[in-house]
Amino acid sequence: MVIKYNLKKKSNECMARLGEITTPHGKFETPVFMAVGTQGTVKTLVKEELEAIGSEIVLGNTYHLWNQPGHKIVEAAGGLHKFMNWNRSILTDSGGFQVFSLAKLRDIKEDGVYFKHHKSGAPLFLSPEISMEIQNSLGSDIMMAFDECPPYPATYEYMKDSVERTLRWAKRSLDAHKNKDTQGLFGIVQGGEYLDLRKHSAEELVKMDFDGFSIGGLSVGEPKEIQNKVLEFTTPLLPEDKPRYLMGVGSPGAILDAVERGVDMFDCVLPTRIARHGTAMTSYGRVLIKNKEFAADFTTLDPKCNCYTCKNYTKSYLRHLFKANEILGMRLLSIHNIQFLVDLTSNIRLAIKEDRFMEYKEQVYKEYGLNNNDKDF
RNA sequence: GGAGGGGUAGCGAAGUGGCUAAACGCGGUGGACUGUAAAUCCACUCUCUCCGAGUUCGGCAGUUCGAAUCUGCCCCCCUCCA
Repeated sequence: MVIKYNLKKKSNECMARLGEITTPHGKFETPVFMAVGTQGTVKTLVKEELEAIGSEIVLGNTYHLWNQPGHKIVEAAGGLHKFMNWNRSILTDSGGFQVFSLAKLRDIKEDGVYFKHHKSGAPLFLSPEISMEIQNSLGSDIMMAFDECPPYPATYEYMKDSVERTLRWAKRSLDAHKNKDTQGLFGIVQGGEYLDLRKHSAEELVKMDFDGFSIGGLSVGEPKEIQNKVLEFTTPLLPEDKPRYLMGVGSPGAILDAVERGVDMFDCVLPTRIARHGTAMTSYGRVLIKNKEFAADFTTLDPKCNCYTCKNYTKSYLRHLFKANEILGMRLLSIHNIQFLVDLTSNIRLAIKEDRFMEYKEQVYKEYGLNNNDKDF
């Protein structure tokens, strides 16, 4: 296995686990948060900033890099690591999420997915084989099997067909993967809210030779109760000696709930997107920095944070940058928000190590104000 | 002094008899965002006791069933000619 998972400790309070993943580009502890760099860039940040934050692994995206600049260009550049000047680990999503996010622009068939390009309208065809070819060219450390991320809600009948097809695509992905010595491949459990379908999906995937398993099709609009129910049902079906990755999840509450249920890896556009839109995640909840109340607030964004932004700038200045539409505001909040989640997972790991994860979770829930509403879950 | 153009909500700017509390943009205020079609999107932005009602389109006086829109006078701004 190219991707090694070392289970260092199992919580004695819950299903949480402390582990360590080794990829061809490095080693990091789990639970881990991975920032998303869809187009070969974690938007607005340079690698030194990501390194300073402590990001050990970032995402890239098959669909988008395939379209622009083209995977052959990236391959000619020496692979995605060299192309984007990132020497640490990279995980690439397969394009499966675009089956969801670009739903109006595609048609799912057995052989693959027919897209209309989101800008030009040009016809595009993505299949397990093509996704693997692209990801092999990109050279990511962890590749994802090509799947369908189905919507919520979806009927049982729809979900059953989708799960079966995604399982066939998983097999095809595995068969098409050419760089098994240098790149790992994760399978993706689907099934929506239907536990028997989740069980079937997980059991069939586990029979295949994947480096790790992810849980997909969550955070697509379902209530937190369903997300948690699916997670606590699914993780026990996955092998203990391989990493478990909950795709697309990155709000503090959801991360804590998922760690409690045995998840090791997370990725999410939330911290970087809301940063660009003027919202910060802080130890005391979400802060909408554009709000008038911060106009003359010369205190730091989060007194508990040691990120570059919090060490150097005030809320008043950050608000000014956003009101003046200055790009630095987006950068500073992106740095802060990624730091917040990287620190959150770091604190989670320490808490697991010290057998006080549940206590830590309750503390964050309380301070973040998560008990009052579902929004930040 | 003469000729012409213009004064519309915080700003810019449509509208030139009823469907107009008045398009649109900016600004302002609040909100959303979860494997990135996102520096995006949504709501509100004359006043009120906000269901509904009341005052508006430089000012005043008219015409009209009805005026931001037509008429008269006045005030102010811009361009050109003296």
